[in-house]
Amino acid sequence: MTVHSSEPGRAGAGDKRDRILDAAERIFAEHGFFASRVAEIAREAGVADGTIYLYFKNKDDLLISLFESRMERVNDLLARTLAQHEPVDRLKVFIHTYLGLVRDQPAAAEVLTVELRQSSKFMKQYANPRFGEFLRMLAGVVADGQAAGQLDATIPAPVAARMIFGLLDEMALAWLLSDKTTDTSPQSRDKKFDIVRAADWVGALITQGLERRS
Amino acid sequence: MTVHSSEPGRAGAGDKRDRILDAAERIFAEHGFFASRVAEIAREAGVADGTIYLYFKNKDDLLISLFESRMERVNDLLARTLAQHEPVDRLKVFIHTYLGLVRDQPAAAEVLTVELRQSSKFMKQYANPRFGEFLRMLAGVVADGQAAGQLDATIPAPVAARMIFGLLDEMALAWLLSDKTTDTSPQSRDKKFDIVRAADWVGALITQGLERRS
Amino acid sequence: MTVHSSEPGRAGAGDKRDRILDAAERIFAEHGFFASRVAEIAREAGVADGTIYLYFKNKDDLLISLFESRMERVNDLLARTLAQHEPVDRLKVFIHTYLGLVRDQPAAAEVLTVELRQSSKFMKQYANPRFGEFLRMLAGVVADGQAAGQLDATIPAPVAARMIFGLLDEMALAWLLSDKTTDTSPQSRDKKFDIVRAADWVGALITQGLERRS
Amino acid sequence: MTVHSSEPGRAGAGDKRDRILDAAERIFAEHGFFASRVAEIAREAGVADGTIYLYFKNKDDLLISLFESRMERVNDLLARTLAQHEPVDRLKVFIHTYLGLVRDQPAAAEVLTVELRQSSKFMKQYANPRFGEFLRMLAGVVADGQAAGQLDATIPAPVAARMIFGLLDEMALAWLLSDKTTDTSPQSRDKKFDIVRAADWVGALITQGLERRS
DNA sequence: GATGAATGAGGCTTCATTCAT
DNA sequence: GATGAATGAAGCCTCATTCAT
Repeated sequence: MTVHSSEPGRAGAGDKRDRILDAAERIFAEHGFFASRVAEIAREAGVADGTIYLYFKNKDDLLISLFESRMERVNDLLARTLAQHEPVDRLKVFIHTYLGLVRDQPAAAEVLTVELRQSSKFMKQYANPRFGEFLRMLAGVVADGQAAGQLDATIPAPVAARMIFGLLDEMALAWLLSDKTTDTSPQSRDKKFDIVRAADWVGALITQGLERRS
Repeated sequence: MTVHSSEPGRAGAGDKRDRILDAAERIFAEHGFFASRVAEIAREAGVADGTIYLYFKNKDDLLISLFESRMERVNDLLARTLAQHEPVDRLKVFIHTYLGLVRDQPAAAEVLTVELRQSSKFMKQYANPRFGEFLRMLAGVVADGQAAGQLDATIPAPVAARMIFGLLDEMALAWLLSDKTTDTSPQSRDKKFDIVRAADWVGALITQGLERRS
Repeated sequence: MTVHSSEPGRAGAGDKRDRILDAAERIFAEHGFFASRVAEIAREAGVADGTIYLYFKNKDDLLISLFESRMERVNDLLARTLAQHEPVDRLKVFIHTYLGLVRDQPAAAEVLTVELRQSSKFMKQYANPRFGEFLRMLAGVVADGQAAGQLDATIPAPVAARMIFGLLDEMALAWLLSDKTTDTSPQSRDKKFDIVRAADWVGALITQGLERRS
Repeated sequence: MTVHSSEPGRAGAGDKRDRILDAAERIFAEHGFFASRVAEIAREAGVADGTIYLYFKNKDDLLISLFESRMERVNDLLARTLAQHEPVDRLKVFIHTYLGLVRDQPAAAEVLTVELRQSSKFMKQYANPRFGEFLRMLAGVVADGQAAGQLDATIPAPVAARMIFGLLDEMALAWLLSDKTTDTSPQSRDKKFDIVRAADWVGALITQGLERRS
């Protein structure tokens, strides 16, 4: 806001790119990719329409870059958090961390959860390496548990990772859509269900299943 | 299928509406809703552009109607199939039936899986009652199992249903995207993984969890 | 309503043509020519869309035929009424008769007044002979008065006729637009001004002008 | 007129808006509002189709804006001209000025005269304040004459104003339609009648009426 | 004659992208 | 680098008209 765009220095440039990404995150989250207008993102970012094309090749590239940026954050946080816990706890930690991210950064979650899917259509060519990284990290946690004998090895770890992601993703989506308000203030946090409790349920289902243990 | 389109009578009307829905299913599955052109759907259906608007209010209505039609099919098949099995088997049957549908009707699955999500954006107002029905049916299966003492009751049945759907949905998506070809002939069935085996894994995860049982 | 369309006899045909014209009058008056839909006229007339094309070449022809029909009524009534009065009274009678028609048949007046003008655009080629007849009748009344020495002959009768028509037309338009309700029941006649009194004013202006006579 | 379009500065913006209005005036005058194509206006104005929507909300807004612009010109000229004449002459001056405008700016007159009427249909909601201003100015001239004892006060000034406008409008219309050529060069001015002489006739009718004065 | 489902040309409008300043 | 006015391709949808029944 108070930064003079005419100021010298390279902070301005990275600044502007980030501001555009932040704006895109909010706009995409609110309207979806296709219903979002480049002009609106520009306005939200406080830059001219054309400026966006100085930092991104086109609208698609803006979405892809946003994915990469946010997935990188997610992966970084997960990697750092997992490293601070014992292998035996890592599956639970993964789940809690992921759903905590959803709660704390709903706009980012909306983009990753909702748009990733629709975009998988027009982005089949785009490999989406960060998401692969995410899945490999999760599969790694499972595989480690299997190797340690803690987890059953019947289900291949990559398949289990995929299933767990589906589960997390659906809970995230249900939570995101359960509240119509875009208000993110604390008092409006009382959405229809508590995603933290949901994390425990997710953990319970994944580790023990639904079947009653004698 | 067995209706002769040259038959006299008003079967023609339903016929044409169905042809348009079938065409929309294929086109939406191939390109996604937004990238699909009404004109292309008309061409695929073998009708004039304007004809579509005799049966559907607009492009959005076409998508919504397609959802309702296909979800209705899914719900009908599930309801019929569940009725033919003992309560104790119904969760497994549900899973197998659903993933079997995905395998046999990939275009419908693509629309339901991929587009449902993106559209949840512009269809938040649209209640999507068939999907609610689907979730309630699944929750009913879980609740019955809990009531019978077969399943643990820690997780509320509706939440469990949601998680199971997420799991199924993700497996469906992974399977659908794992094969670039739209070819559905038998020899191209050898996609990257076998969705029937996946059904067993899904069932295993849901019932027993990942944790190793002594 | 109670006429069976399958009844033999030629009354049915003329009947249907008239019903279509009546419907067109109402719809054109309500929405204007361009904003009126052929399908709506058909519905209002209680016939199928295609039926209109059995009686009229196209939408334009429907408007032109409507003009001719209504102008013929107007001309007939004027001719009959004028014949019943002395030449010296005919100018006043003409004015009163015309504005009385406007009051009693507002839908017809709306079409003649409003649509005639806009249509003069796309109907320059269409000679509009009935309107010429109307003007000649009015010019005849003026010319007779001039010949009898009752009226001043400075202004050529055809020009005077045109001016008088403009005056009448504007009063008709002002009256028509002054009441938003389409209600034509007696008690709703109290529009913003009384067109009968206006007729007297019109007569006064035309015969004596605005200038104060000593 | 004298503005160089190649001049730098933001004169370009107003310039372009005016060019679009001028083009719309010509096209609407030639084909009428409904038969006019936005694309043709754009071509006539030498801009892209989309450019029109930078200055006007839609086609309707273009027509309304055109009205306001031209009526403003008319009102301005009338106000300025009336101010330069004695009250006793103002009615005649008004008439001459108005019909002179019609002769000098036939396209504008065509739009105001022909389209105003048809548009009264779809613009009943649009208050059309400039036209009200015009009528009030004319009514003021009449009222002043009445107050000065020059004009008879039997007819309320607003009604008289309306009648006078009807008269002027009809003369304008007759003159405009009397010449099929769109050519406005001096030598094609010899239309079927001379509108300046008509102005005298209009003045005569309005002030003295048709009745012969002894 | 009557029907009304079907047609398909064509218009208004949007919006990603460019480029002169 | 930054701007934002301008572009123009392209899509959704309407609706007058036709024609098989």
